[in-house]
Amino acid sequence: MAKVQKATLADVAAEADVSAITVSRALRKPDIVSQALHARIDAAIQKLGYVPDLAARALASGRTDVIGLMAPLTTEPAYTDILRGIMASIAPTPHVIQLIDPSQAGEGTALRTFLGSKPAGLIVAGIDQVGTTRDLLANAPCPVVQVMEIAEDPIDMMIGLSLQEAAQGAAHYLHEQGYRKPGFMAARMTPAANRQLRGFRLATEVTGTFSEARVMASEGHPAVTLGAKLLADLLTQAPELDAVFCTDDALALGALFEARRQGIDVPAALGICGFHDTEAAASAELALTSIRTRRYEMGTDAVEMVLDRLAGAPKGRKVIDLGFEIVPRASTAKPA
Amino acid sequence: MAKVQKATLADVAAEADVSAITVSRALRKPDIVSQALHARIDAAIQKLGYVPDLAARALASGRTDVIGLMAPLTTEPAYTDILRGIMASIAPTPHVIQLIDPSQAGEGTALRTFLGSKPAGLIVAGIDQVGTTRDLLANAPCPVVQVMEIAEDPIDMMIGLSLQEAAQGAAHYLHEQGYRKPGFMAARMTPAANRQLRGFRLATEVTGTFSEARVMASEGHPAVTLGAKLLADLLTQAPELDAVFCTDDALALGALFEARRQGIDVPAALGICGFHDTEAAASAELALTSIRTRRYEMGTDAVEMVLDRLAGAPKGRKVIDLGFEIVPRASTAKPA
DNA sequence: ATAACGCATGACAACGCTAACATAACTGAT
DNA sequence: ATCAGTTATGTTAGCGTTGTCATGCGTTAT
Repeated sequence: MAKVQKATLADVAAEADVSAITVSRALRKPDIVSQALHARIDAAIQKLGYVPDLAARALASGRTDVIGLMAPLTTEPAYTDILRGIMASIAPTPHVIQLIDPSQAGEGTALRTFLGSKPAGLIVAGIDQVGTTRDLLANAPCPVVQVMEIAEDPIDMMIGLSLQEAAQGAAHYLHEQGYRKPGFMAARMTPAANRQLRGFRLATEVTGTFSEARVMASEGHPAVTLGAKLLADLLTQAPELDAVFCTDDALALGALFEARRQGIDVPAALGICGFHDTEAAASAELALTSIRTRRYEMGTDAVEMVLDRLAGAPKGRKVIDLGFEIVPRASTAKPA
Repeated sequence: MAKVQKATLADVAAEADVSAITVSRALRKPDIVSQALHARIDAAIQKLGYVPDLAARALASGRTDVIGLMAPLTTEPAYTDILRGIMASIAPTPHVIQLIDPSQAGEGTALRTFLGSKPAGLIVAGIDQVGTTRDLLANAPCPVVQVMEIAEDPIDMMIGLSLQEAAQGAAHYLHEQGYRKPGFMAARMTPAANRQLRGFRLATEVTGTFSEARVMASEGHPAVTLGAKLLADLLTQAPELDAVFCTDDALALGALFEARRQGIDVPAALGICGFHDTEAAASAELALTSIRTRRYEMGTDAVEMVLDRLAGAPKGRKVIDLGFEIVPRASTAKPA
């Protein structure tokens, strides 16, 4: 156990008295090597503590088992759940996840390097890749899955939901609950937030309850503190506000806290609806209504999609809509 | 842009009319190649869209730029902050992060494979590696940094804090605030939680305020819902409870929600202290006292430690104590 | 002017593995 | 008994890069 990485395929082959390629095959396609040799080879591997050299394998075969994940894991908690699904799905496979910082993606270098390293697949967050990034992804030498949102123009494959439809559903639901002065808050007006706003607007314009003054966004990432600030600003700007749709549960939680601090009666005087249906929001002192998104499944299925493609599945532009679900809780239970 | 990964080092060399090795050097050690050649080479790289083959590089050089991260990212939100630090720190370097599922680590296969792939470094969560995992890490062919906790027996390097001391400090602080029936809650009684309990016990036994009945743990991971349940159980088992130290802010938040649901006056009748000082807990309607841990720095510094070692820094067992800080807020402001 | 030196560049041989083809060993049908 | 048709195993030739050592050249010290 002194020296690491000493034994090579050839050593194992010598030990088991077979050829190197046979050992290679025994490792990768156990069923095409005879029982007897397999046993000898396994013993030799065990004895020598052989571990395959992935670099050599990659160089010789032209591929790797690395799946890239380009997602804002550190700024959007929702992606942690997707990661959980991904990890669960790759656990029984030889695949491995490599992180690509999306905030660096614009420069393209990290992504370019990754794509040049014979990746097995790539999972990217959202649908807002543009310019160089989009070009690189479109020409990626591996399956690419966009997760979270779906749209008409997949780079390759997609799985998630329509944020616009979800926000529209939420706005519709708030109206049903009896709220007539609904507002909208997002951490930042990202393209994704804009699609949610569009859905919100679509629903509220039908009922004539949309007001530009009840739309609020700031800078930064979804966070409880920011949610509190946004609600405060919103109430200053539009005191008539009687409900708010938040693009993320963290914001909703912050809004709830702020409302209570201000002595505003939730849900009677103010309804609050979050997004993503996270555990924390659901078990707040006053449970938050939210839009459930199936993030774990996005993760597991995104990996399946990559693996299927690697296994030779047809290369059609596959788009899976996992939909959403409104989960009504106390924060929008407006009394009649 | 049709075919990907076409150009090779030799192609670039031919284009620039130099030898392959010169191109290789221009890429890796720009300063030892003459100005003139460098320009020619850069132009050729640009023209051919050359991207280095990482597999070939790894095979030839015997190393890679991959740093492994074995941490419970998906179950312990605190590690997300460490990841943020890590990503920030590697951004200007060619290094890359590969995830290793710690829940799979027991089997050793994933870790063994990783260690066999000539890694540049490895960052692992916590100090509770045992058995095969610990052996593998101890013999890892790369720098290893344990993050979050520190102890006397580093595998290689460590950065973080003493959970025991932190919990001791928290318990001491609660006593100072006037609480005399303090309790302790952890999601699960992990070894780490046990060290926190030891610290808590150390502090409370000094003041004669320790009670086994006021210690509560369950199964599962830190979560708001679980915190609520734990507090409820704790109150059933030990109704005299007048303060609680939670091993994670999520639990503390749940405890706060539960206390309020039960009409318990926080902080007058019940003090609550969390751990990690997360954004959500700090901006709860009633701000939670917590123990600040410097997670971002753990990430940035862990990477620095790896890089320093790679750059040839001495191989001493380096242990960095980032300490902790009690952040008093409303949830423990017991009136006199 | 010559030797000795440093610096920039090049030739060559691995690095450990797998694809592709080749061959041997076996099966059953004729 | 012979042959085609399967397997099961072996041989050969790289994959694209870098380490090592060798070479050529301009420079400084003698």
